[in-house]
Amino acid sequence: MTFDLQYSDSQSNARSGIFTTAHGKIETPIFMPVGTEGSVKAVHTRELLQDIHAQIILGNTYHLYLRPGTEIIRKAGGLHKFNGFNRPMLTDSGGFQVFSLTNIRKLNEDGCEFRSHIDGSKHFFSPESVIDIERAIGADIMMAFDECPPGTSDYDYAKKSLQLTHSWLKRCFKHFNETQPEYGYEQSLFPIVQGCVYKDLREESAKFASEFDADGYAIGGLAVGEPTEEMYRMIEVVNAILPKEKPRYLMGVGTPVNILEAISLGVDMFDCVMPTRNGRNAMLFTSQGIMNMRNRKWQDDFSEIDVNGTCFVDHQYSKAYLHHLFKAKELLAMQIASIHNLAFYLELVRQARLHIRQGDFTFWKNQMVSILPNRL
RNA sequence: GGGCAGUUACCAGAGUGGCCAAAUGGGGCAGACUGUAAAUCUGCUGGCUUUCGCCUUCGGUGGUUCGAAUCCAUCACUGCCCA
Repeated sequence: MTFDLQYSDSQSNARSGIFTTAHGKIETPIFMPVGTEGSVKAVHTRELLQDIHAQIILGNTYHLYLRPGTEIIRKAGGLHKFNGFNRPMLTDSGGFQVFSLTNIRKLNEDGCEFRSHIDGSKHFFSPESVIDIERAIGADIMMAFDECPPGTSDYDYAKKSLQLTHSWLKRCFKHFNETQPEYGYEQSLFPIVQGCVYKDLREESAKFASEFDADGYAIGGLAVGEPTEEMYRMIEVVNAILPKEKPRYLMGVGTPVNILEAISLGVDMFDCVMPTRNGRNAMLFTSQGIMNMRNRKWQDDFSEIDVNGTCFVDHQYSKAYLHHLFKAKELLAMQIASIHNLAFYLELVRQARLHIRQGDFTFWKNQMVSILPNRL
């Protein structure tokens, strides 16, 4: 896989390029909708492609391993064939679940023993087994198995955790290099930089990750409880070290403002559950601010959902109608909100690419950040 | 005409002498959500007040009692059964 870096902003570290995978090209900066269980919740593939203009989506190793299980995905011929999304895909390793399912797992040097959140059964993930599963899923981009410590971790824990992540990273690459893709097309493995909010740990981790000749590098362990300013500081620290000519993926981030600021700091790829989860919970991201569609004030507002929206749902439906659908718990509400939010995110990064190419990214970004409410 | 059961906050529905402004659901109002254990979770939901507290409320009226949603009488209404 190749990354063709085409434009750089003169007033910031923002850049724009094209990442080429076996399933097609990805224009960066890009936002990747999250499809944990092999499905972007409430959204059809056709909508992903035609309405949202998704270029790549995520799947999750932990979730797909538990259900439907590796063998079913193998029988299907990989996740692309299974879910019908014939575009680039990326699988998270399950490292985040090691963090979010903290009460049902045990960590040791070898790997992570955990209980299924579905039926309580015991399982074990090692760097090697995770690579095997990601091979079976067949994502274009595989993520290394890491530990994602909470943003509030103290230095000692962060340091210890980082050693574990680095040791696992080495084993991930070793096993990756010793195994072949199962479906005949090339897969990439991205290392994940950790180190919490500690500059020296982040630097150490970025250097360690850079030692591996990877197609791209990820920054993990951010937006997990630490102050936003700390997050930006860590991105800056890490990006100063990561290879310039490879894409950088900021995992799990974030709000529209987070994304714009991180692009400005040189990040190329993003994923976040916010547009879909918050959408399902009635929150819309729009150029006019955030709207909680359950709020009474929308009940008789018959204007279109987002007058500046780029997606057909924005003009097809009124705010009052969407309000009604949410109050009535109609499934269509979640579909409309998810499609809208994802389209908003994808349009945001499309604009970012455009302005990077035009050379006025920083001006545009600052303007957007001042328009968007702080919470965005 | 007779018998029985019932009437509680926006709705349903607990509560049958003080710990009751009154359980629990639902509804309503708001908030949260950052590599998805999330179509989830949290708070509020009689009035006034920052808190303490005060006031009004369990079908109506009148009683009993230190004290009543709770006991008694009576009226009204609802449901079921017998004629």
